[in-house]
Amino acid sequence: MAQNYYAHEPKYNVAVDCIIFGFEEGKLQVLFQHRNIEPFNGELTPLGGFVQQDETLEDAAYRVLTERTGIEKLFLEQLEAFSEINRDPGGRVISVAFYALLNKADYDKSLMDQFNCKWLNIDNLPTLYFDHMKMLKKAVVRLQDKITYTPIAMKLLPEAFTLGQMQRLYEAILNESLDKRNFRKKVCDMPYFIKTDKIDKSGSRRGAAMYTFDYDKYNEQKLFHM
Amino acid sequence: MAQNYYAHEPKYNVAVDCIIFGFEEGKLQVLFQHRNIEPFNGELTPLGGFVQQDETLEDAAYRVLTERTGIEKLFLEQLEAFSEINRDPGGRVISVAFYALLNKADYDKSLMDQFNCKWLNIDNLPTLYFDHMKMLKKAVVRLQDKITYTPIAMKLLPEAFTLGQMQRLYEAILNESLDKRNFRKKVCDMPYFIKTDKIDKSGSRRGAAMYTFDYDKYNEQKLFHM
DNA sequence: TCAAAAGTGTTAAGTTTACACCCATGA
DNA sequence: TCATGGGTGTAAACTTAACACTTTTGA
Repeated sequence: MAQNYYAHEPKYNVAVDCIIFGFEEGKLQVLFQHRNIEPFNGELTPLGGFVQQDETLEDAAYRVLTERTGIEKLFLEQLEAFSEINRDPGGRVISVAFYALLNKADYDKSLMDQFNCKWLNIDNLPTLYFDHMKMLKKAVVRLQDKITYTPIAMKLLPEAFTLGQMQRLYEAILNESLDKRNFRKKVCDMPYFIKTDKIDKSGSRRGAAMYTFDYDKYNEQKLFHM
Repeated sequence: MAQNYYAHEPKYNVAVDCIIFGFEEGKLQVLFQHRNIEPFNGELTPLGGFVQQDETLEDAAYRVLTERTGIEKLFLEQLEAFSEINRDPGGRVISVAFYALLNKADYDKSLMDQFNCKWLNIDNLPTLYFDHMKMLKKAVVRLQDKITYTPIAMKLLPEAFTLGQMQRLYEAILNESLDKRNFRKKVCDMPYFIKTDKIDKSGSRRGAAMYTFDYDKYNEQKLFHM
């Protein structure tokens, strides 16, 4: 930077906090880690960290996520900046919240211990500190909204999935039960869901057809509605 | 603050930029000011400023708006944080974009000259600097979305308005024409729009009935759909 | 008297919802 | 053979979209 015209203006620590969603055994889950700095050392928090000089906010969020999950390809989106003056008793920090979706099959479990991370079901959360509960609620609402008009929920599933898995995922996120026939009709009416000849026998004796989502075709038209 | 645990982490200038919408003569407008600092001194930018020590982001946005428009009651909502490393050639600044809606009838025109401010029609904008065009586009999309399921557009109108004015406002924001009978049916079917006995003769010889929006009733149920 | 905006209903098309039984299989 | 999840169609209710003429009045 040749010069800085704003040297007299105040400066702040800036952090990112990432609400990371996963899905397993019919439950929507969120990834937490035990904090390793004061204050609240040892308590559970969403994955976060301070933004470094050479990083955008998105870079920082992506770095935090990949270094602690091993996943390089995931959905990551900004939620909102949180700036209450005393939101962090450890010092003034402006934190930008993100949410991310990842397929737990890709998740590197060995990093979990190394970074003291832990998946928790969304319906059974502990006390959260700072404004982390606000961030989490905002993330859930955004996710509930967004899965109805974009296919981001598929990021929480393996590449091939059954319609039953997909319906249980939507039910877990929306926190309501859906009609099986109407659900399948809507899905199959969209040209992006491709039935493969693979059969998943893990969930039932009969076995269920596995589908994939055709992102190329989706990107041409982007007509999605659930 | 008793102590600061994060003293070794990097710090940044943090700013707010406000995309302020107004509506007049059937046109959606945005408020700009001539920048009074380097770089780009004199060029048009959205209203913005640096976040001060005793302020949240929302406080800063609200301060910038009220000091330069004279309006104290307006709709203000966070859009997104922008953090590209070289987004501002004057120094590294992380900027949080907001958008706001105001009724131009309440706007203090004398402040306009004092702060070098200027309303421009959305369909006739000049070159914008930094990432201000991105912010503006984001604001427009958010506004287009949000007026279909909340009554925020009414913040752009005087307290009493005609259905014609309201339709022209929706058309200006959505950038498409709407069917008059369907529009009026939807509006009048909602119990929040109250027909007054005032007649606005300014827009036609015949005169049009003026309506108000009942926010109390809306806050009880919040069922709004356009 | 006419130009200009206000005001007003109906019908067809499309979408959403509700609902119940048979199928295939492994244990 | 039976328990379990997979798979399938239709009709009613509701919502959305398309469409044209009469009214009022000031200039």
